[in-house]
Amino acid sequence: MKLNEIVTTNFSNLFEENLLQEICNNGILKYAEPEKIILEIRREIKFIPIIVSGIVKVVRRDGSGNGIFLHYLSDNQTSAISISYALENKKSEIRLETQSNIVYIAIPAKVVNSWFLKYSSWRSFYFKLNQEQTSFLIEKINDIAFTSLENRLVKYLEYTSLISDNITVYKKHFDIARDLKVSREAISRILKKLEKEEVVTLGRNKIILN
Amino acid sequence: MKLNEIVTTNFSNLFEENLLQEICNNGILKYAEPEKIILEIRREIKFIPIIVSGIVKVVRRDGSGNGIFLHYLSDNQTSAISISYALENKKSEIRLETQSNIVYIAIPAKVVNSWFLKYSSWRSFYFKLNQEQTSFLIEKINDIAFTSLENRLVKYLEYTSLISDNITVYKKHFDIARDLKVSREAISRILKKLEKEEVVTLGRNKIILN
DNA sequence: TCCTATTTGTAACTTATGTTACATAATAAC
DNA sequence: GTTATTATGTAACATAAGTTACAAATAGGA
Repeated sequence: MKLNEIVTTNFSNLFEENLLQEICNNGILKYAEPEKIILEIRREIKFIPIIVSGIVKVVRRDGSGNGIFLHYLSDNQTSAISISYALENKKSEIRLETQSNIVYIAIPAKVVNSWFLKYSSWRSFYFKLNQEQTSFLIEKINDIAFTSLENRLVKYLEYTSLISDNITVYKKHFDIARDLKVSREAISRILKKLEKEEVVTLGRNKIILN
Repeated sequence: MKLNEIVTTNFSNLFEENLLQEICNNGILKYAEPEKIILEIRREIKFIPIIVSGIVKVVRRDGSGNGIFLHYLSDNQTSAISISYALENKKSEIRLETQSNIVYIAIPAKVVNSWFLKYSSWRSFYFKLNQEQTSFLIEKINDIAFTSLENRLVKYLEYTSLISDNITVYKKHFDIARDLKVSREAISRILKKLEKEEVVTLGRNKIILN
């Protein structure tokens, strides 16, 4: 599919006519396989990716390779956090990492910045995502500070299942442990407990939610 | 001091003329003592407070009285998080709690929302605060997930000292424990260790940074 | 089919922090 | 000045998660 077809199909009821035109004129249609990094931490934010299809993971990663999963982006979304940083010419403090095969439109950050003045549909789009993603960050703080690892794990599995529209979560214990920033053994321990309680069914590289 | 004097003195080099006028016309000058709540969680955000002087704590608080400190607001700032929520008609997920005597201007949320269209100085002001405060949230997640309680405590003391412009932090162990969402004993233990290492000097209701 | 690498299971032990339970010290109230 | 209240110090023990160290199970490649 061509960029202008995609823009028409996906974004007509989201953006005003002139903005659709600008997306076509300035956007580059891109594809990525799973586990590719499309925006890296500590890098200048040169373009803003608008997701057409697929799932992107938003991750906080520190200097020593530690990372923690923040939230997902999916169809017709973008990272409001990245835009907030781009507007202020700040380097990224998050990583955007593909979770599935994805299609996205890359738009130069400067162009995106100019849209705030010109398009009310863009402002609405951004403000909605910004509020949702701020809410995710606050909820994440809440979860890490207040809730048990077991609860966090269940929530993570349910969220991942929901976003990928599949009751089977195709992940290995190690990857989950990294996303939640705990040890692999802790995840295996709790999953085994959840299996005994018949909350999940375990397989190699997969967890089925009952 | 009258509202229009304060607006002129504090905000002339921040906002354009017409916006200053709107602040005078729509704002209500308010005062609050320490430990007053000026915006509560799960409440509709009817007004946005712009801080004239003093320190406000931004806190995440869950249903069962648990709370965790997010960041401070001080002179000429407001909560970008609250504005983001107000724009979307969402109830507050944070509490704004005065830390000192404060003076602030309360502006109806509807009026603030209308400023995004009209005033570029307002958009700049908001986007800057939004990026900073998003950064605080991400940093908070980082700290809780990756760093030791000792580091978090030292950082908290340094940040509080900086914001209040005083090397003595007037807080009791219990309050610090609540802000960091840990037990009072853990704070006492670590403070004692820091005192032995001559990082701090301890007193009743106060901690002096060496 | 066998071999190898990857993933998962588990146990023993360590560590950080929470919990309970007081003692002591500092301040405020009378 | 005495008493009550609040804040801090500390110890003993509980618990959750980390760490180390393998064993067992599964999948993939030769």
